Amino acid sequence: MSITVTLPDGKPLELADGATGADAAAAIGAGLARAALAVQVSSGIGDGSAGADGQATPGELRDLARPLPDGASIAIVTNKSGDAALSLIRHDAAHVLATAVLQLYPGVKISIGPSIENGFYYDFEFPDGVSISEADFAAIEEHMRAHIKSAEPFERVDIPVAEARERFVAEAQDYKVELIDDLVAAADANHPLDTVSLYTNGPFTDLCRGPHAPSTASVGAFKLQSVAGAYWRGDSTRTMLTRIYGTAFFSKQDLEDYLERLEQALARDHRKIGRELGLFFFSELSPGSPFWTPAGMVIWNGLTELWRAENRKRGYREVSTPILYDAELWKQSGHWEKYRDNMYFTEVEERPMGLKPMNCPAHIQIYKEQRRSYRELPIRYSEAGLVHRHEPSGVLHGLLRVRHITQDDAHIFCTEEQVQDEVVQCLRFGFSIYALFGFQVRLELSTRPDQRIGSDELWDRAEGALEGALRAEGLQFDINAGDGAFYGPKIDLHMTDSIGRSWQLGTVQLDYSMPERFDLKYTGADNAEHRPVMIHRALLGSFERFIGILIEHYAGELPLWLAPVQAIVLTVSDRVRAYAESVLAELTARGIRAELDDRDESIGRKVREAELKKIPFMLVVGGREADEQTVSVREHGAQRAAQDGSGSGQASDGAQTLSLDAFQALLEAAGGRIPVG
RNA sequence: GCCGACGUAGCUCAGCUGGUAGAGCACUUCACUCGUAAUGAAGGGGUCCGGGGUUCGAGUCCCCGCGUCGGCUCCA
Repeated sequence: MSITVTLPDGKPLELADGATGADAAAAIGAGLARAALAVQVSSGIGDGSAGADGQATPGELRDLARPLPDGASIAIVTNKSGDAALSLIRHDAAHVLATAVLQLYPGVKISIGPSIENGFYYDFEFPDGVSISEADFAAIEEHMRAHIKSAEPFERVDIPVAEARERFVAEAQDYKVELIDDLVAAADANHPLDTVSLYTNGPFTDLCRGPHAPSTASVGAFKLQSVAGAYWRGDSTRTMLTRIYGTAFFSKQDLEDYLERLEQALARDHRKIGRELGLFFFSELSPGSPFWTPAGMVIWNGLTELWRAENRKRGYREVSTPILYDAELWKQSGHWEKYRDNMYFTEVEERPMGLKPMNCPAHIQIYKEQRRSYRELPIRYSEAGLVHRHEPSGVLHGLLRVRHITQDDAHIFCTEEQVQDEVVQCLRFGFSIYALFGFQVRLELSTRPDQRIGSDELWDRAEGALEGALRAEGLQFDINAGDGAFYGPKIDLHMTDSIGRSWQLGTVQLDYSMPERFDLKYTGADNAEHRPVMIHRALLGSFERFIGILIEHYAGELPLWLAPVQAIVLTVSDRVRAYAESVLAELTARGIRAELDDRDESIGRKVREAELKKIPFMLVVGGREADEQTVSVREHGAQRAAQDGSGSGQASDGAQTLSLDAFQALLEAAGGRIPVG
């Protein structure tokens, strides 16, 4: 008896019946056999063991020690196999972590420990009175290293469910028992659960679907990174477990490279850059609400100008509305019912009032101020609307998660027939803005949540309209079921920041409910009253968050048109101070944001400080420039210049001598003006 | 909100097992008058997050609160 499998190059390989992945690797070559970690089985008949549902799914990773199904296509996975291989050893590392923790902290309860993007974690419940911190990592890592060094094989056994359950009950591993019970509950007649798989390495046995590398030795280099609380099964009503995060790589070099990248990402952190460049800061006196400095306001105003011009171009009309309202308004809108916990309330002369967390009810007031005809629609109102939301203290994060939020908000009131067109226009509008900054955007369609207002028929129509708009544009999108706003479904526009976190920028939300709640109407061509549809739309999301994202995206080196200071005049000595002042005045008169550094410091120091402040242009003026009425222009990021002393047109490497006219032309060619077209 | 860590000069941080607070940068002044990433010297500057407690004595130990950071939940 023999079986035949197909190798990645299409060649068949004949093996003895019952041959394993390891046998296949050995048949191909001794080197491959040594390097093999697992085997990818692409099709064929399952081996009947638990966990698999009869058929191997395409690309399923399996232990080397398991028999191969006849007729399968296989690929031996080694440390050259990329992400799949990395994720395999990170899962191995999670088991090694649990092994060490169980040894060091008897009585600990284990739960789950998967590999994740960039690493792995394991969640534990430590015995009462025991808590661990990063200070304990050294001891844990030392134990982990010992287990890796002794190359403990990962041994799989498939045992009857009842036997496994008994085992974990005996060990008081409650979470494992719960997992088994849930697996049983999820099984049905078509997919009965007879056995579960356990993996053992050294002293540690875990309920685990696998696969694993042949032994712990495959974990080449690892590091524990942080400890955090995490709810069991992500449910905030259940126990808070202790999660230990770590990462693992095949080589020490890879690990070091990764840690180096993490550090570089930290250098882009908008909170750090914001402080260093003096753009904004936070105070304990108003948590979650940024204070903007004059420099930061240049960025803010630049964006606002762009936003205003682009909105006007697209038929939006700007409005401005109050921030404090009678609580009755929030009852009518549904915010009181669904969103109260996130709102700020106060009393004004015994009258309950609330700060707006959204602008929609305010814009509705403007709509309602007059009778509306179908001829007016669509009506598009925009507002840089200041809203306040009580974000829980634990989620505040610099500018990216604040309580004081200035949305680039807009509401479109239109007929049902106009909805799709309007949504499409909103999306295109968003893409054109993002294109200015080179953002990669991901779209998400969020559908009806549990907590919602409005009938199912309304939701059907609204969800259908949004999906229709996405399909009409041929756009790719993910569906995020149940994540819509309480009044309607939405299309969210997300981007990923420099350290891999995903942030929502814009949102386009469809709303049939508010118009009903507020009894909005328009008179149709038939002279009858009709209900308009509302579209809520933000593209930057909020000015706060967007600026935070921009800072990280550009690592503080903002596009020239947003740079708080575009050029700084640096004096070589105080003998040219008068000339430098005239240069500054002339630059300012030309609408260039310029500053002057005429301190009694060396030119080297002034250049260094201007470089650290990431000022795009440094204009050095000394005796030569004063005589010739020029400036020596050095661009930010220029190579460290060598002395030259030639005194010719090129003052030194990386700098060129220009008239102010020529400098202005250079600056404008480099994008010094707001890109409104 | 939940778990954990952290909170010392404007910034970055040191301060051992409790004995009355320190460095670098920044700031001020003086000298230097300088050519593209740090000139030198001197000086000023601290409710050690806030409030309780233990102690002869608390930046240091304990409790409570606030804030920040990393996660979890949440982000309507």
